[in-house]
Amino acid sequence: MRADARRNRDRIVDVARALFRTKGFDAVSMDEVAKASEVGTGTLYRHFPTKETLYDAVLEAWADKVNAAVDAALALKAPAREQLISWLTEYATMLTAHKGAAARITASLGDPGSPFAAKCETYLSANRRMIEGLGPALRSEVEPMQVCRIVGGVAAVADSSELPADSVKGMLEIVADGLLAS
Amino acid sequence: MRADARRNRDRIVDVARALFRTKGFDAVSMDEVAKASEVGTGTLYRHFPTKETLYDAVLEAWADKVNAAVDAALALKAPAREQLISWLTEYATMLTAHKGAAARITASLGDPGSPFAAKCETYLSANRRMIEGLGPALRSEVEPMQVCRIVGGVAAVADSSELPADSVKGMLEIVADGLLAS
DNA sequence: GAACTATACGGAGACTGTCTCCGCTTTGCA
DNA sequence: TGCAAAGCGGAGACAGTCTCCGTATAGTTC
Repeated sequence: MRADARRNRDRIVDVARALFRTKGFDAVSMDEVAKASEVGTGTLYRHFPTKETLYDAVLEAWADKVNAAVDAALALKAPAREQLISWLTEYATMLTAHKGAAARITASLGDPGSPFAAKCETYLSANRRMIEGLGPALRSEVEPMQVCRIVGGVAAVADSSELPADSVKGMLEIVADGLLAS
Repeated sequence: MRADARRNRDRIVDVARALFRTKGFDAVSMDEVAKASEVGTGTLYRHFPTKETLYDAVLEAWADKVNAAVDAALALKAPAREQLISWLTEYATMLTAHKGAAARITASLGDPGSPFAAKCETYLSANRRMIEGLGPALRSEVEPMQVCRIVGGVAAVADSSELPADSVKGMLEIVADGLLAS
């Protein structure tokens, strides 16, 4: 990639990240990103063929954070229920960091063609590790995909209704209790 | 209302219902509804100022179905868990009857200005009746709004990912177990 | 049944968004 | 320094939602 292209690409991602974080995915137009990045829309679209691929680039660094959250939860000196709630809360928080992200990412679970496929894989394996880590404390037939979807659904609702954290917590406790062996 | 207006309005709702059901909310444009209803877009928009108010009119008859589903679930000669799962399944099924509905309706829970406010109220009171009907079988602090949101979230995910029924059932069982007293 | 007015109709087009096309510019290598 | 190849930018195609306003009609009144 040519140096000017590299510079533009990096600047676009930085600008887009700031815009998405403050205004949410839907409320930011591609024209706006182009203008704020001081490039033409053609340039923007050559780097990122769709708005979603741009979003995917913006979320690049998440994988590390996700894995760190799993480690932190499993390292907690606390009952399985606390560990699980800690992880679910962290997971939901990360999903709702950008307005509009939760629904989009969760909707593309299981779609290998989605631009978020890599993110989904990260979440799936994080949940798989969590399930293995908690072992028999969980009911036997829990699937990583199920956890991704249920928590993704809760996060999407929390996001779209702008629910306060403790309201989300209440819902995640219900989900956690449903996941634990009875 | 003038007779011609009444006729047009009724025809628009019928046509829109058929279109929404087969193609889903997002995939149907207002122009398409106008054309298929054989009215101008101006006429369509005078009857229904936004696409969502049109959708609300299309969903008119749902309240009765929702209440019937609660009655049916409570009348089941079965353990509380079965009754609860029966209701949650029915609820999620109704929400996903039109593609795109679940996310929209669930997102407007708690927003009195939404065109779906009446629908939300119906769902809330249905869940309230269910919670009262099941009584001490449920954990003590369950709120109707929580149930609406969690199940709405699961339904929205199921809808957007076009999940098979048994996959949804697995998730609803987890939710149900989380709602039941342990 | 003719005249009249409130009501309703319809479609052109304003506006906003995503994304494409293509002539011009710049980079980096020989 | 010259010259492809790579990159740039913005006009505009296209698709939505929704508004405006001139025209038509229902239904009432005499």
